[in-house]
Amino acid sequence: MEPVSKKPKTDEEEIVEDYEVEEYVPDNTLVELASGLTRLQTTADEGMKHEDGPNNMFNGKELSTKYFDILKVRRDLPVHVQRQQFLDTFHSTQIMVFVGETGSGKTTQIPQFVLFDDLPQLQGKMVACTQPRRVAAMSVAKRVADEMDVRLGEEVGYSIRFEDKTSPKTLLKYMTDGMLLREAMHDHNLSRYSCIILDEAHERTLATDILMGLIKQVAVRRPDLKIIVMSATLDAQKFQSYFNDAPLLAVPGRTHPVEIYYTPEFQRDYLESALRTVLQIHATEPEGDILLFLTGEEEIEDACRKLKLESDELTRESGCGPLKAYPLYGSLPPNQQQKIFDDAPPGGRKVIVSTNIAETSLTIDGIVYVVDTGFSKQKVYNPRIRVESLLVAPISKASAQQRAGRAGRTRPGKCFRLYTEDAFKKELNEQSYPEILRSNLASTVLELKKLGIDDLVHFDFMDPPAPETMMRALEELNYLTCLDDDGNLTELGRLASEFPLDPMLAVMLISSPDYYCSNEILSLTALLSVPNVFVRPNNDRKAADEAKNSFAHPDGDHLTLLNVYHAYRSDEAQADPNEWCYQNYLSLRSLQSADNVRAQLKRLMEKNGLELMSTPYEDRNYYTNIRKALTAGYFMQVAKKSSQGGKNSYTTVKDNQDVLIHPSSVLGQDSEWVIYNEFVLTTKNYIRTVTGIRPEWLLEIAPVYYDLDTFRKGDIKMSLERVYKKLEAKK
DNA sequence: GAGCACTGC
Repeated sequence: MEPVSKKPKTDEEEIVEDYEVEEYVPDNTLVELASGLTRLQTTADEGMKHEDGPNNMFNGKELSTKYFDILKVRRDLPVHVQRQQFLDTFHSTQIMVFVGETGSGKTTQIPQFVLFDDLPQLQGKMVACTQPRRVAAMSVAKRVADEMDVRLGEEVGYSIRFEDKTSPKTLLKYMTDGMLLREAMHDHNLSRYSCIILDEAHERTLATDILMGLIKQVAVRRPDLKIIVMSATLDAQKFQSYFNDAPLLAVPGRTHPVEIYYTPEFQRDYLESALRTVLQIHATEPEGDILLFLTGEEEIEDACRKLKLESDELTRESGCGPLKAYPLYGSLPPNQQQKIFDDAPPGGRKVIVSTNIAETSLTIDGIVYVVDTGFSKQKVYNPRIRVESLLVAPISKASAQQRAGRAGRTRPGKCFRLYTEDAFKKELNEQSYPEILRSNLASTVLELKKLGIDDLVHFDFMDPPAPETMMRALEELNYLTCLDDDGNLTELGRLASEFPLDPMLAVMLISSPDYYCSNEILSLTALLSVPNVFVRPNNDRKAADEAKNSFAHPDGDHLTLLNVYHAYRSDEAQADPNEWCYQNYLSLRSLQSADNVRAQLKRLMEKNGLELMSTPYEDRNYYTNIRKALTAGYFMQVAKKSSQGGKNSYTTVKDNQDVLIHPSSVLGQDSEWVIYNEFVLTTKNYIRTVTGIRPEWLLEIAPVYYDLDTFRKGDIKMSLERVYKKLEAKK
């Protein structure tokens, strides 16, 4: 392997390198095929004529029969009618907003309309179309490759976190919004693209929001760049005015009407009301499946049990057909998720009891009735105590509309809202709060800095986050020395931004070679970036806990996780990972995804000249070194045992919150000082994934943060003072 | 002695 330079290129060097305009020499055949077309001045008729063949304008090959079959269907889509109108608007402006309802064909057709007009094959450029989710990017790319009669990965490709299915031939690239953001960090002008289409912008993911702010700036620097912001809702005005009154084009969708029913009065117990409604639909409405929206796993499993009992009784008593209930939520194993697509029992129907996952991520055909409780779990961030938590909260009008729409995909349907019409009109927000207003922004701020945005205070966010949230993020990054005191990116910060990780995790990983344990920290970082690896089935808790205890390390949960990973990588486990995970109450899915993440992080470490090494296992410092490296990233998340309260009572350092160690922790011995991976606010204040550390490490590793003058008088300050004195005496 | 809505790099 080639030696890698430790010093990364500066931003300036990278931009210059990527923005150098080379003379592009297009393929002769392709030039001929596009003859007669003037770039960015074509008409719908010209585009259609070239679409009609006989040769494919983008690869020169003869078009297939299958292509023409699909073309017929495409020309029947609602967007097709407005192709000329689209081109007129596209030509008239640099940035446009496009509103296409579900079923309009916007995600598949608009990028193709652009290709026939923008002719990127003659420019050596690409058209990008972003999606919030990986599956969408993949499946749409596949569909469009078929429509264009090209091989997926050639002229049409996709790019997502663990897979880049593109080639030098690629002209149209579907990608996740996060992926485009990553690219922008190395190419601030997005110079590989002639047109960028932000699809599903109304979902307002963190990445979409940052991209919108960035693209608004890039548009000024690159007058040649075309931008289309696509959204599904009628919330388009906000996008228009944000993009300097960009012109708007709206295309109707193709869905079936859905009748909305409200309850006459407020429902005190939405769960009870939901079950009653489902059973009533089953007893009285014509055939068609039901989709019920609830908030979380436990509630859903509980509802499914109750529905089974009650519907069996209904079948016995009144002779209506069977009702089969299927739970649906994200952490459900894939084979069980798949079951929702099973046919309804003969003579009966199925009801799918789901979280928000069925609102956007998963589409189920055959749903005719939707029961909407009006609630979902939502992430909220409290910058004062720096805690993200999940709360059950009322949904927005936009969400309610989206849920109702799920009933009208195959034929006319009905939606039963378990709240009053008055509540809908007066109490629900128009839109859900965008993610950027509900998150810890440490990662985001680091990304923005890396994107070359120095003045964050004046950065033009569509919805600016609370100043306190920004301050917290800047402060955290400063303590991590990712930003200097003037808020500029440091060498460490530049390196940290290369990793798709929270800054604390990134710093821990980057520091790990200093503690001779980068291999182990690499594994641990991956494990901390995936969903919980421990499985604890409700009816099997005792056995699951015993299995977990067999991996336990007395110094805490991080080392326990590492034990799990090492056992999982052993020959014994790899012989039959499925069975091994089942026997040990571990999630194979999580462990496999940790493997993927680990491989990606390893590549990034090698690319950035970070050495991979281990302390020999026999060395008595093997575990100590790992715990020190943990401290290097997590010195801001430390708690000390309280003098009062139970054995699990701790107080967080600096902000003096009373917390309990989460009952899932294996931390055996009484550790006076612990670092924790997360603070969870549920019935009580818990710290979860906890490891014991030595207080002197804190003073050595993070002297600025542990400047005792900044500490409040009390037990913690006194203890640290004693530790300081001891350290001084040793010197 | 508890609980993980959903995405994404």
